Amino acid sequence: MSASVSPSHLEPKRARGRPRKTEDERDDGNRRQQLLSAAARLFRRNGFDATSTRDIAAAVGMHSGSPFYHFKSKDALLCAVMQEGMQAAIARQAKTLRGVAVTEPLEQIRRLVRAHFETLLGPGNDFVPVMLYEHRSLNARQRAVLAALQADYEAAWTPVLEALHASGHLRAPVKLSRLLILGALNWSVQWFDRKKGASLDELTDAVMALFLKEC
Amino acid sequence: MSASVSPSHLEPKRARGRPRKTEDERDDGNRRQQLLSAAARLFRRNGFDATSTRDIAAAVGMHSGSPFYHFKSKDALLCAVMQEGMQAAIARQAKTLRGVAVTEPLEQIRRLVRAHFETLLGPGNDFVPVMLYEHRSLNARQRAVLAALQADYEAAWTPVLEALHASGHLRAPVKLSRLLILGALNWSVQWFDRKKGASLDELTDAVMALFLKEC
DNA sequence: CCTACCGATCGGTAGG
DNA sequence: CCTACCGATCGGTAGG
Repeated sequence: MSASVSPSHLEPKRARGRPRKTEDERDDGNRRQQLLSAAARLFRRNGFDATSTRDIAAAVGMHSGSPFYHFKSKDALLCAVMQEGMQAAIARQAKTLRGVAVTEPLEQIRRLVRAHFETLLGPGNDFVPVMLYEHRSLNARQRAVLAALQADYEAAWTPVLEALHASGHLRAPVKLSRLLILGALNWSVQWFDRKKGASLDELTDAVMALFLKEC
Repeated sequence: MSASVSPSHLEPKRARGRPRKTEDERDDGNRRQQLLSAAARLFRRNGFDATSTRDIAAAVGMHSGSPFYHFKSKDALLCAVMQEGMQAAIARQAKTLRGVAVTEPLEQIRRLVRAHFETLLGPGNDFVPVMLYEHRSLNARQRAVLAALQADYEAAWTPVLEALHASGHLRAPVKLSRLLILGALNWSVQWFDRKKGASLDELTDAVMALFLKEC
């Protein structure tokens, strides 16, 4: 692996990016991770079809063919982005529920909602939004993989909603409630602006006030 | 305009489509309308980027260059699809509210929700879903046009939600409530299956039960 | 991970 | 609205 001179047209991009190879960092899975992050950001901003593998390569200072050394196809890269997003979301969800008693479904739902907003709207969290809005670009096999992860994620909501339904805090059918509530949250990707408007906490409060009955 | 023989590879498509030119129908704005409908259906099913102008042409029995006789660019066709969708949605909304007293905000919101579902999920109503999910593919000028129509559409919800807030049926802030409720409805495009599950009326009931407090 | 390249597709156009 | 076509871009690959 020689210290090849990088092409001049990539310099400016590199300049405001991270340094490369200057410190003797091992680029083991590092370059792969950089590709994933750049792809997530570009897929979210411009869409999967409107993002070329060349764009992604340039964003991490690679040449056009090099992403295919790490991923066997553009599809596979998209799928990897989504998987990483869902795994992080599932981990965040499990963590936020840890130590909350089943007897406190109101606290559970609040934490689920807050964690979901963090997953969708937190800084640098582009992976799950890509999953939500580029689902169509996967093939059947990839969809099955993601559907399983999504089912895992949503499964955590059902017992909480059932408890809320039993206690009278929720009147609508549980299954439709889950679909409608998650829809309301997912749609926030379209309108939420981190730089103005409500904070994620205020958003969470609004969701609680909107969906749950006092009793 | 001679009776040109149609290329053989298009015959099967034509055979199970509508007849053409057999009856002496004037093709005035008719062909244009066919292009709009076909484009809406294909954009919704496969996405804007994944649909070629050749696909759209073939769907109405035209040749590859012919859509550009009716629309000056693929963008313009997309924009026209969205405009048609929003105009129909605004008209449906105005019609469903006609004759309902302002003193009955519960009946108003029920009708708004039901009409919105019809616009999103009714058979053949592909225009607004395209508007919701292909917004990114418009240029700035086109976005402004659509944003104005969308503002018109959403404006009808605000006084109703304010009345519901005043009467205690709605606890969350009106602006966030509107965003969250419309999000919940818009997301139904992702999961609703006309052939199974709830009907639009049952969906509407669930929305009412989920978002509104009795008092 | 770079170099050099290929085959395919696509939006769009001139000219009728 | 068809015919014939162009320039550009894109995913992907061989070979190092």
